[in-house]
Amino acid sequence: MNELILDEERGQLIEQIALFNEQQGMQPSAARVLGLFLVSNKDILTFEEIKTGLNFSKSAVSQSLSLLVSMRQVEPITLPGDRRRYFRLRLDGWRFHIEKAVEGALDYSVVLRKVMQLRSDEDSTMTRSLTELIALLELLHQTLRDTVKKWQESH
Amino acid sequence: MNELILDEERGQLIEQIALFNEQQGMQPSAARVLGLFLVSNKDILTFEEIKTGLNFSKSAVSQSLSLLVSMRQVEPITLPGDRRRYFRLRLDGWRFHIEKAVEGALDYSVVLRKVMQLRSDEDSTMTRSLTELIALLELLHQTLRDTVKKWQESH
DNA sequence: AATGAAGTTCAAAAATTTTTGAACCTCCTG
DNA sequence: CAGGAGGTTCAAAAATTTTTGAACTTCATT
Repeated sequence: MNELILDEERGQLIEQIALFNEQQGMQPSAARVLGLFLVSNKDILTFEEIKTGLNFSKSAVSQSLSLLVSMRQVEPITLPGDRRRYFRLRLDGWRFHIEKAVEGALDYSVVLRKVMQLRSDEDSTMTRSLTELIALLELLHQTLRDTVKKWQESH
Repeated sequence: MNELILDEERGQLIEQIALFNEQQGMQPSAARVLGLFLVSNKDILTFEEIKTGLNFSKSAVSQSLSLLVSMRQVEPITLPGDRRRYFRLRLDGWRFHIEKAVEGALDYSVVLRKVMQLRSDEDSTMTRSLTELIALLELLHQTLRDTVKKWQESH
């Protein structure tokens, strides 16, 4: 079992990755676990390696992993004859994640449609801007859907 | 000066709009101010109307408005001979907002490239998945750029 | 130049989110 | 079946974020 390498450079990169994912709403410790998976020299990590590598408490590791697994960002692996749980990053989970974000744009356009109905009596600049914004959101949504779909087919 | 209407329906819609924007990282009270602008029957609101309408403290209104103005989501208007400040929603600010989000995708791909370099020695499944993910992020980024640009030209 | 309207600022309070630690569970092994 | 490895759970502590309130600013009016 070779050692987990975590030099200065990797440490900083984990922070950059974490920052990014935190801004997307991920919890700080889960974001760092994700970073560790990305920068580490190993594809598969144990609970213990994550705990030690990031200097987290047992429960922080446990909760972060649960979250990441539920988000389909990490996949748990059990080997027969070994009670420990191993974990692997699922980079394909991103597809799912991106799709959810894409749907989000549509959800907001639905809310904005409700706003439009409420203001339907007026013929203000605002009503016109709203119509445009909804159209843009729907266009972006459709474009992204198409792009992801096409990409998926070609892979 | 006609009254600000805020019935049950509008109240709920504000919450939906706020929820959405909070998930995008906006502060709760600023998200509600944004909602009020959207659902209210008036295009231009005063400080006082926002304070009363949402039942916020002076400072909450002041800080929310500062934030929204700095985000280009709201535009302050000063009328000569009137010390009060009026505010109007800037729906065009969305374009800017969307563009920033689009750039975000690219930023992450840059971080992932660094990860690639660190792992460049290996020829694991992960390295291959990473290459693919980076390509997807860049494709999405480019697609969004093009879509927004085209849309802007046609409006 | 004193008073008041219309805010702004910022330190402290309140609310929320995150992390920890202790207790608990559940297999495996001697 | 006692003991330990390998976790999970959850209430409380810690950290962070958000909101408030009191003090302050600035302009306009009397």
